[in-house]
Formats: sequence, C-alpha cells, structure tokens
Amino acid sequence: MTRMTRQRAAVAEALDQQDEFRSAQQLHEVLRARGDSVGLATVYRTLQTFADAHEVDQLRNADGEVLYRRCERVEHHHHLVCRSCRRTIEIDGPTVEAWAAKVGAAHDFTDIDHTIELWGICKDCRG
Amino acid sequence: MTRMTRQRAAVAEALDQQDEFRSAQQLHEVLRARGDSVGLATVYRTLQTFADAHEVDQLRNADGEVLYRRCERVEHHHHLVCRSCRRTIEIDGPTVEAWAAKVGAAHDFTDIDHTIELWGICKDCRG
DNA sequence: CGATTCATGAGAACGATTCTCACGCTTGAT
DNA sequence: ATCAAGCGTGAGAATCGTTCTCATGAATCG
Repeated sequence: MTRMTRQRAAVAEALDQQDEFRSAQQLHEVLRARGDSVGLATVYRTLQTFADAHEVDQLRNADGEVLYRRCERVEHHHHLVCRSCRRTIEIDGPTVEAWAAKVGAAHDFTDIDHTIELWGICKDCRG
Repeated sequence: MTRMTRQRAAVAEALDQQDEFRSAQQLHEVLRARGDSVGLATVYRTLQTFADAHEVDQLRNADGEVLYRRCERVEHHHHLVCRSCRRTIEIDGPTVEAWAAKVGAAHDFTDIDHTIELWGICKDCRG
C-alpha cells in the first residue's frame, strides 16, 4: 500500500506545475526553490512509483536522461517534443498502434511494446 | 579524415559476426575473447564514429544502455527486437514514416526526427 | 495510543560512458 | 621508402544520472 506523505504530495504538485518534460534533477531543483525540499533519492523513487502507476509519462532524451511529465490524456498516447524548449504535443496514434500490433503479429512476436516518440523544433524556437 | 586502424577493422569485423544488437561492453568482450584486444574507450569511440556515419544502427534498451548492430538494409528502417534474446527483425515503415512527417508538419515542427522501435518476445523465447 | 512497516534522506555505491594525455601508427607528400 | 604531421589509442581517472544502504521518521490500522 502506498502512503501519502508530504514528499509525494510535493512532487505531484511540482509535476503539475510543469508544462514540459522534466528530469528528476530538475524537479528536485524546482522543489528546493519552492521551499518544499525533498531528498533527491525520494524524488527519483517517487517519480518511478508514479510512472509505474501510469500517473506520469516518461521518456528518454537523446542523452539517455529520463524525463517525466504529467500528461493531459490518460489513455495511451505519444509525444511530439521540441528538442530545444521541450514543448510537448500529445498525439494519439491509432495508426501506428495498429501498425505496431500488426508487425509484431506478422513476425510471431508477443507482448509487443513500442517506443514511439517524435522530436523536432517548434515554431517558437525556430526564429 | 578517418584512418584505417587495426582496432577499427577489428570492431567492424566483430560487429559483422553479431546477429543481434550488442552493447559496447559486449563487443569489447567479444574482441578480447577473439584475441583482437581493443581498449574499451576505443570500442566506444569507434562505435560512435560508425553510428555517426550511419554504418551501424543504435538504439537504447529499457535500461538506457546503448546497443549497436550492423543491419542488412542501409535505408532508414526500424526494428522489432526480442526483449529476451534480442533477435531482431528489420522493418521498414513507410506508414509510420509518413505519419511522423504529417504529425510534425501539422504542429508546425521542423527537423522532425523519430524514435520508433518495437519490442516483444519472439517465438523461440516463448517456450 | 501504540505497533507495524513503509517512506525518507544523506551519502556511498554503481555503471555506462566520456575525458585526459602521453605515446604510437596511418597517411600523404617527398 | 622516408618522414613529418596529427589523428587514433589505451589505461585509468573523471562524469553523471541513478540506485542502494541503513538508521531514523512518520502514515496507518486496530
């Protein structure tokens, strides 16, 4: 059973205030700046817990760093993220979903999981 | 200009002998076992160089480790990888390619790049 | 109000990858 | 071939994100 603690509430709140994907360290810094100090290890653990519960989305940037974000839609979806400012657009992809399932089945693979993320430069960062 | 060295030839050859995606450390071990010893740092550098030149494909597993593989097809493609044995099927995805480009354009993002990999369990590993 | 047990935090530990830098080898010109 | 120029190499140190340890703190349940 998961317990409700000040730290978890703080991490959840900090996440809600973010529009873009953030790393554990960035969130830790946000919390520190707000005065809601939470240990770094706890931030990592909490984010992992949230991710396992599908309460936050997680992805890796090109450097392999894990980023977290509380998305609008709960249903499975993908992201179009600006490489520069990390502005994120949530996209749902019935098309690719079906494609992924079909490809998996065609090659007799089961438990298909997919990593589908789009990166680009958004309008504002292009200037 | 890139020079041809014993080490690079050895890494290239070791790569060619692999059917599945391998990490830099695994390849380093393969080289050591073959007697073609190459420094670990060099293996990393060489693989990076090959990847930059699009001579090998690279992707990250769930743990964030980077894996390399010399694929059959040179043209852009994606992979369906067995989570257990890493058996890899190369798939080309005009469907998703078009989808990715369309989504990017629709949201006014440029320099679209995408990460599209499929993971599953292959027939043999299902036993 | 306990007792139980999960949660926390500081710092150590980890693990993949990169960096440093002195030395060696490939290369292109001679 | 010979040689100078400079990229490539290797061993180990350094990085850096992330996880682990373990003693202490605090939800939760009866």
